[in-house]
Amino acid sequence: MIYRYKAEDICLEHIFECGQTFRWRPAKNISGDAGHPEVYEGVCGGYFARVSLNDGVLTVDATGGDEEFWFNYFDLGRDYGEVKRVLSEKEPKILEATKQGYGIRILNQDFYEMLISFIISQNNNIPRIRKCIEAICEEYGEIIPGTDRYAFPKPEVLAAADVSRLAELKLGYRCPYIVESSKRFLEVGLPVENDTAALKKELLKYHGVGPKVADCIMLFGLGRVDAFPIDVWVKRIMNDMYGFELNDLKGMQAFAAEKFGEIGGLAQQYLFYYYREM
DNA sequence: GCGCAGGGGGTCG
DNA sequence: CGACCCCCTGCG
Repeated sequence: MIYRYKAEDICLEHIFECGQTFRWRPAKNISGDAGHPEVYEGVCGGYFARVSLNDGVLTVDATGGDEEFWFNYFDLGRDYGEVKRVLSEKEPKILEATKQGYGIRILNQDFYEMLISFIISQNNNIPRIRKCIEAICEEYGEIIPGTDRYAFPKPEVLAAADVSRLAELKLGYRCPYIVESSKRFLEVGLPVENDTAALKKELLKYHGVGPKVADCIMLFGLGRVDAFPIDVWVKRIMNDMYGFELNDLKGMQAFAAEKFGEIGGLAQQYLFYYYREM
């Protein structure tokens, strides 16, 4: 099915390359406006999709989902112009970052997929994260009919996976985390906590999920835009921009909450993307 | 060319 | 606070 949406403040390259998702890539031999690849192909949960942007119209050609699903996935209900205004008002220094990261949007992704993906991301680099995730999908996910891509594996499958077979996918010490966390997810289901701090505490119970990964799961898998993931890049940013000691996680977290409030996660994405490009 | 640190969107014990 | 699986990079 094909779905079309009128959209502002959207750039596919910035959305798919800012590190929030790992299964999208530019379609070969198709280039769009302003030198940006404006056609991407990827897998979201169990759906394959080809996505393009032309004259402010987002086109999603997908094997599943519906109009509302993709509207929500691309966070089209949020006014990012307003987000940028608010952020720049709170912190003028961020204006440059919002220009550079023009069109970034926080994707509303599947909780379990984010749980496993960001467990894999720990102490790892983006190209290898992508490889690991593709490998686990090919090995444990179902092929999507009419494509050469595989759905993200179901929790039941990974919960029952043999650790030694998982290890063949070069997931390293993360293998037991993946199996244990899948089991736990099957037991406890989606978290229900309303309060962000309580929610984070709950996520930290997953083996292999620490503060940074928990924040990513909340931001990308639970729509909590107040979550502010602090990774090595954000540490450098906070050090560089505000003089925080590199190990002063608490100070940074408190500062972000104070400075960016309810939309800290959006500020984080702009800053992260901005600094990674330099 | 090749071997070896060093480090990567951290977490655990 | 050190170790950790694995991969890639830079340096001698």
